[in-house]
Amino acid sequence: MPELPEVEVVRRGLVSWMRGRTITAVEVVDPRSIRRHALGPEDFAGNLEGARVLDVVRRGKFLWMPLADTPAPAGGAGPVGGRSPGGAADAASPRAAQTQTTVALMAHLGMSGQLLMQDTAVPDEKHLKVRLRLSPADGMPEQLRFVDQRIFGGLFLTSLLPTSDGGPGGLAETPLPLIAEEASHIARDPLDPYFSFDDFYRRLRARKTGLKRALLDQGLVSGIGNIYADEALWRAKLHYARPTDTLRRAEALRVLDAAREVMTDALAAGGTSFDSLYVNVNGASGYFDRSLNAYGREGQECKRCAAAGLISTLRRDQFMNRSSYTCPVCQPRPRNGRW
DNA sequence: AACGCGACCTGCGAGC
DNA sequence: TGCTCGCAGGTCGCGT
Repeated sequence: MPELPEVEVVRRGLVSWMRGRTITAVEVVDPRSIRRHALGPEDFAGNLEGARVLDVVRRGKFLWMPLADTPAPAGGAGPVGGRSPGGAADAASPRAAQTQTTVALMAHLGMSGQLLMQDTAVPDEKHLKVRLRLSPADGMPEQLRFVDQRIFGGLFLTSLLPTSDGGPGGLAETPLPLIAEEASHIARDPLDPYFSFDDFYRRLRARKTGLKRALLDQGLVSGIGNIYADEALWRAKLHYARPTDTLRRAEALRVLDAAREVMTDALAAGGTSFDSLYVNVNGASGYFDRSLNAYGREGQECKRCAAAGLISTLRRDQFMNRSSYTCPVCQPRPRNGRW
């Protein structure tokens, strides 16, 4: 169940296997996994077959593959809008399509999605939802499979738009100033070189809300989910309900740096996993769960307090219809706006 | 603008 | 054994 580090692990895995490959056939096993593709499974498959994958791009938890040589690419409409009136603009030079891309295959893993590179001989996974067959390549798996137990994730085709700030749309091997339409409302993440702390802090201060709610708001800063929000708050010794309009610059920097650190550490460990639900692109699990200090540790000692000779046990609160874990000693709850 | 809630889904473990 | 309940890492859209 992926947050930014898990999705980045998947992106890196996909890059080496998918770049330059052509999608030769598409099998939508469960149409619910492409429900965000409004025009349905046939349109989805028809527009993917024959397309070539140029790159794998990530912003926050959204992942997309810009495509070339799509059957009905140009015209600005892309396959999603279904408005393509022929795309005559570049019809005269098919080669141009190799460097120009207006369409991307979008993926969001939701809570339980996986993108697996598999050989044809590997039996179908229990929750296989979509299968892409790929052009043969030396020693490379022949299929990309989307597997998803809970079906909160999905695949769909989308248009690529110019970014609003002119920077790259996301982390990529060959960054382009283009962003997938459905990810254009998503802020840059703390690992993005174009992330601006000053902008983040200004917008954070302008909000009338609690700190964790802000950290989870993908429009303010992306990539942070429930696990890493709790871990970042613990590292920064801040409470989830701390009003954002009282945060000093140093405190905001502390929690942002903490988020960056914890996600960088998780990335190095190959992503967090509690069970086999999350696996990387080759099917191996991450090991970062062993390093969690707050998330899931209700009733256990606070390691930092213990190291200081204090006794404190972490508590779990219901917040935003989910669990939040805090140390009552080193992350005291703010009192009436003050703290 | 902010927030709370339901919807979207399956499956697991705990408790009875 | 089998039932219900609560819980799970995310996002979207609605009503207030």
